Amino acid sequence: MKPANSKKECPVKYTINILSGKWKLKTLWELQGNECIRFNELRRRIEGISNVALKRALLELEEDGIIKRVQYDEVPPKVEYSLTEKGRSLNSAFLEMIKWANTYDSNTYSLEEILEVKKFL
Amino acid sequence: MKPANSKKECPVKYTINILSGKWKLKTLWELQGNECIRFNELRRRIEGISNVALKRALLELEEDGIIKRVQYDEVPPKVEYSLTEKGRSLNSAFLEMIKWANTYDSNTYSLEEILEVKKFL
DNA sequence: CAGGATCCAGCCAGATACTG
DNA sequence: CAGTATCTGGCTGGATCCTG
Repeated sequence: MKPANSKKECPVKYTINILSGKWKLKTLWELQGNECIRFNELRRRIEGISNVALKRALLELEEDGIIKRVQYDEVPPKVEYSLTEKGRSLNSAFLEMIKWANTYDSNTYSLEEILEVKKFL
Repeated sequence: MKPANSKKECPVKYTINILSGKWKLKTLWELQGNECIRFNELRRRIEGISNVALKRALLELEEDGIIKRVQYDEVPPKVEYSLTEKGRSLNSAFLEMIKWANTYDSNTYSLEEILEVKKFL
């Protein structure tokens, strides 16, 4: 899931590498709708994820510059995650992927659902 | 790499699932430029791939309806692989991914390289 | 030529327990 | 609250040998 340092083999790979991984997209998806969000809140929203898995996903996304982590030195600890400009700029790619999926995926999405998604894009 | 049967969690996931895997994109990439291509020819073009790995990639892409496998009953055996309409229609999504990667990837692609790629899209 | 059959290593991801 | 540390099983992907 790490190596976004693809060696010019195929430019699409850079994008795929960053987005591949069990929880990456779900995490990104939750961040799309919100300005910023705290660790446990994110954890609650992503059904079935463990703290370890969430931390791993967030760390990799942060290393790839997709999300931003802001830590407040308070007790109890407080950390907020949000999308970077780079993260937000994935939108046009997302839209194309959604359109493609919507054409071919057997369990398709209703028009309302697509529009619901687009709201955040 | 299999489950393209994402459960409406996130429509982007359907696309990512299909394209994820060590050799999927490279294989797809080779198929983009050619009408159809035989197994060993493909194997020769994709540096470092084994017959097992190639077969796996091709099988999964075929199961997902991205490529078409045509077997001629001859001796010696002859099998040709090509993109389906579904496979070709991934192009617009590819283009967006390339544009995004080109903006942010540190080892960027020259304009000529992008155009070279676009030729096939 | 185009794979099939095995076997095997590594790492990916989950579960659990613990902490500043 | 927001993690870290550790153990573990399973699956992905590779190597090798074999065949219609």
